[in-house]
Amino acid sequence: MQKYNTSQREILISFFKEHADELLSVNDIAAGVSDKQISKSAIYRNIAMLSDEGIIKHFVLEDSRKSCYRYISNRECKSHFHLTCKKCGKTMHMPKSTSEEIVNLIGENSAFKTDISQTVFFGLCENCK
Amino acid sequence: MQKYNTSQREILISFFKEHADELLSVNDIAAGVSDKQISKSAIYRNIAMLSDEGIIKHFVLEDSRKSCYRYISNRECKSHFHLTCKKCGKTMHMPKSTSEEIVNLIGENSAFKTDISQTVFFGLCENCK
DNA sequence: CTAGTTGCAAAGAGTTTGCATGGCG
DNA sequence: CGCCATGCAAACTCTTTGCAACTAG
Repeated sequence: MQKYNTSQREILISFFKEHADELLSVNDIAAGVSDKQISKSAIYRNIAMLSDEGIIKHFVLEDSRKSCYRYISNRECKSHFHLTCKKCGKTMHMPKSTSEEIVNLIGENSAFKTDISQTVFFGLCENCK
Repeated sequence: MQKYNTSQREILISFFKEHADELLSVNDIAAGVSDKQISKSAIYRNIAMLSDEGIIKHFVLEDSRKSCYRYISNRECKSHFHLTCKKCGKTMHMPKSTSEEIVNLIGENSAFKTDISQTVFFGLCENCK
């Protein structure tokens, strides 16, 4: 957990904010901030902290084994599902009502308790399909 | 894609069949067949082939960066969602009708085209919750 | 036979860590 | 000032690859 507010931390937070709803790999991030003063280990360490704090969310796509991260714009993101486009990597937010409907539907048909924040729908977005 | 039916390939297929519905890491697999005659590179190469053939499915859990694999018992697995328990790793199969209902629900509310076979619900199973 | 597969060891990619230096509060 | 964070390089883990030997068909 973070104690100090370093310039490296701020560089990363702004970068994530500028790329909200995009899945960013560590390389994407490193490339995006390459003109700034920040080492790769600082990137890794800050990302881990931001992830612990719930400011960004960690992901691993099935095809690459690389870690990716997405900025969590608001804390309500825990009450709705996310839809991520396999092609362009953009993430959309499913309406809360639809999300709840899906959770209930699953609950009715099995004893499985779905974790909304851990589940991501993959598919194709309007532009890519 | 496979051409020959080697003993190493058969060792792996039986191991996957014995552990259907479990998420197996490469280490799990290597440990499970350590008494058999098979090298780690053969495991990796066969797994890649089995995955291409659709006999097993590749996964990466969010927390570890490790690849995991699950045996696909029947080819119908493309028309229903899977529910994976975050705790014990077991996978359940959602009824096809429920799966379709969910896909439709999403389609009604957005232009997103969900890919059933790429999407996995994470949560807690009856025993673990 | 002969092309695909294996085992080994070496190479790669991504990530983590130890340690001295530097900076926030 | 004291502790936390940084940068660098080395270490680690998981996975892939080159190559000679082996084997299924």
